[in-house]
Amino acid sequence: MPKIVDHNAYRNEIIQIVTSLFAEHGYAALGMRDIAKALGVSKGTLYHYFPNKEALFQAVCETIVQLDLAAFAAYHEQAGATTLQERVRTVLRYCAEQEAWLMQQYLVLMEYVRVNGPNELRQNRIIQAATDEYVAAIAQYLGTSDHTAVTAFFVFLTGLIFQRFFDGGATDFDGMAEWFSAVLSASLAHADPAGFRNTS
Amino acid sequence: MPKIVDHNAYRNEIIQIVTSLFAEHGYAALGMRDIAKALGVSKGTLYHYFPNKEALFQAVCETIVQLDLAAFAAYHEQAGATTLQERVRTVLRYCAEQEAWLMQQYLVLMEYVRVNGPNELRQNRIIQAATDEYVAAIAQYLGTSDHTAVTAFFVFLTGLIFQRFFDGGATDFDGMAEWFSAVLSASLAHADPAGFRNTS
Amino acid sequence: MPKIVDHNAYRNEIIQIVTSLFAEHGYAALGMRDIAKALGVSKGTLYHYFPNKEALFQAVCETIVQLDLAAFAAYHEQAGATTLQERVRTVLRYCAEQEAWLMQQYLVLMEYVRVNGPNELRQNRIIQAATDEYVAAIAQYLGTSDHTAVTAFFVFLTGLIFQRFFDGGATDFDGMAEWFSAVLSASLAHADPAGFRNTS
Amino acid sequence: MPKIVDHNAYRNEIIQIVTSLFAEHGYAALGMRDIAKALGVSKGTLYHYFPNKEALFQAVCETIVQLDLAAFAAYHEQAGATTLQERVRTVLRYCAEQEAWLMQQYLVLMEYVRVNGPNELRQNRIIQAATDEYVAAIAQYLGTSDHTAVTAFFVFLTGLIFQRFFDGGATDFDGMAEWFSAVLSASLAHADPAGFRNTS
DNA sequence: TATGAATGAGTATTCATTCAT
DNA sequence: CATGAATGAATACTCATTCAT
Repeated sequence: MPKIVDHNAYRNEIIQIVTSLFAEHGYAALGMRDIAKALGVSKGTLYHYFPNKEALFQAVCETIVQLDLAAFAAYHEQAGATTLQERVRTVLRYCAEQEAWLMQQYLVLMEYVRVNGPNELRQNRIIQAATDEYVAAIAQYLGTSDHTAVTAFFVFLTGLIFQRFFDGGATDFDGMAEWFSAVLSASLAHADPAGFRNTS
Repeated sequence: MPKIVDHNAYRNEIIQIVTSLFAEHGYAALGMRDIAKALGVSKGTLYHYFPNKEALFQAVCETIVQLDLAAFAAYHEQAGATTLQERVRTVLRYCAEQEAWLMQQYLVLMEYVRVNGPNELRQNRIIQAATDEYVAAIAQYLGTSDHTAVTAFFVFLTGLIFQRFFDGGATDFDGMAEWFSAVLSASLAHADPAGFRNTS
Repeated sequence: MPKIVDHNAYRNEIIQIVTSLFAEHGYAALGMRDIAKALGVSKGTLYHYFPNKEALFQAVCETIVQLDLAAFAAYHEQAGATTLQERVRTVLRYCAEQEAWLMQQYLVLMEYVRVNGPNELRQNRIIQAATDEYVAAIAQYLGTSDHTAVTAFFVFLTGLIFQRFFDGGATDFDGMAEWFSAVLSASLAHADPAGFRNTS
Repeated sequence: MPKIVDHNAYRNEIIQIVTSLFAEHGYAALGMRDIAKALGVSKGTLYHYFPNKEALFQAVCETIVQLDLAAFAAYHEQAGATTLQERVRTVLRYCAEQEAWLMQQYLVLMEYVRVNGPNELRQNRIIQAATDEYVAAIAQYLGTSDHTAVTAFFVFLTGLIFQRFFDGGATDFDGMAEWFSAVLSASLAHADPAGFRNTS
């Protein structure tokens, strides 16, 4: 019998902690040495659970997606919106509240891409799968099957977060949200005239 | 061996060349040694014109914006679109064609952020000013004063480029463009019923 | 999970398996982790049977000699050559066929030297004894008591294998064998005019 | 003007010193850190002159060959042997005297091979070229064009050095030399009946 | 007896920057 | 002004070994 340690449980514990470390320091600036120190273990131990930095990062990425989806589910459950308009606004409000955290994730992701080369990312299905999951979650919540519109919604949200990051928050989130909410609702109503079917 | 004795002129020449180098290789992957070699100069000489890598990088960032605005102006001048719909499509087509290059710039920008820390970015007006200039250029070209709609357009373009970067091009640019083009035109027509005034 | 409870028996089983592993990968490139994995055992278990990597390696070295002598005996028994010339050729053919394997052993041996330092080798009778056994085996097979000639034969074989290792096989084995076979036969015939006595 | 340092001269100086370091400690046990320390410079400086450990080692290898050839030339010049027999003996005596040094070289070489994998060696022409040079030098000195015999001579010398290394010097060098000298002379005389032409 | 978690010193290599010439 | 030699701290990763369970 080995030392009594649930390998998988500890792995997850590491991921939990390291997630915030990456968010705070980014990919390149956070060395394996630093990570180990923050975890209170040796480098060797860290490598015992993850074969290399990249694997650790990817595990973190996968976790983040699940965390985000769960957080969104919890949020909209509590919000209890019923009409399409309200639900669109709920999504927007969620993003507004999570903005800083979402941006952090984007930042780390971008850095990872630059460090490891974009090509490896392209072959990496994780991020594409994550995007699909996000879009699907929104589509289900909005109760529409208009994939283009929902993707456009997601794209707009992404763009808005970046925009506000770049201009230091000068762009008014609510104004943009209002505008997009209106055109999106109009578009969905037009494409889906039978009305809004709650499928959640 | 710089042919140009004028300090400032040579500085600019360096910036011109290094801009494309950073765009291609990113910040971290491009060493001062590589830059010097590409310039046909010794590292020491490079340090005579820029005190450190960061200063060089910032000079490059400032240059990029001007290059882009000029490129867009040249593009739409040649396109010669007259109706609002056409001009919206011209902008979209421009982005589609420039997509890779635009993404490269975004990547460089993101690295700039990681290098300097997000805080300094907030205080740094360069990027905010750049965004304003981009939005203004589009507004002028479209001949509308609906700032919100134009900003939304810009935001959507930004988001679309990132989206396609992350999913490896899986999202269909033309489909998204079509969709957004429609809602934007409708929105602008509604907000600006008097029609479209070419103010360029 | 060793099936065999007898400590010594299991030790030998390990040696058997690990011998081929060292031959294939060499000393430095083969980690205790790899060995344990190949044995289907944990590292801890491995350390129960051998106090350290070096002890395991030495045990392997001792085994190799016995394997070789047995292999040669089996080979020449099957070959059934009767004249001196034929037997010289049989030895040469054996070496040609076993070349890769013999070279692997030499490599392992060399690493043994590096590991223990050449000085310890000098004091270590194992290898010297092994050489004696090899020479004696050949002498007996050739049926001659000309120790010098047989040692020279052995020396030549050793040199030839190394030579071909270093030059990537450029040196022609058969050509060399032919040449040496001729001079050796001549030498033996001259030194031992009474002829060739099969003493095996 | 850079710091006044003759790059090539210093490179050679490094090679000189490092040659003996490799001979003493072997390839793997001698770290770049140790080398730098022995040279009295920083690791960075070392990498300024050699891109990696392997390049440094190869440079050392190439140098060794030249040193050896020169040493042999100096030796036989001084020896002034004129007959074939005498020259064969001169070569043998040279090897006897250089034995320890030659063995050291072989040891380092073998280790390098194990560390970097034999495949890379195979593709590496340096060692094969070195062997050719050695054989050619001997052939020229002996004044014979019998490539097989000279190669056999070389092979025998290699084997003898290894043999004596393995058995701790138990094998009598002079006895072996005598024996081989006789058969070689006989072989050469037979193959080259016109006699021995001094071509040195 | 058997396990595998933990260690930490060790490896080659990189790179922005300084400075003597 | 220009050079490139020199630096040294930093990086990801390896591995024989120990030991609590």
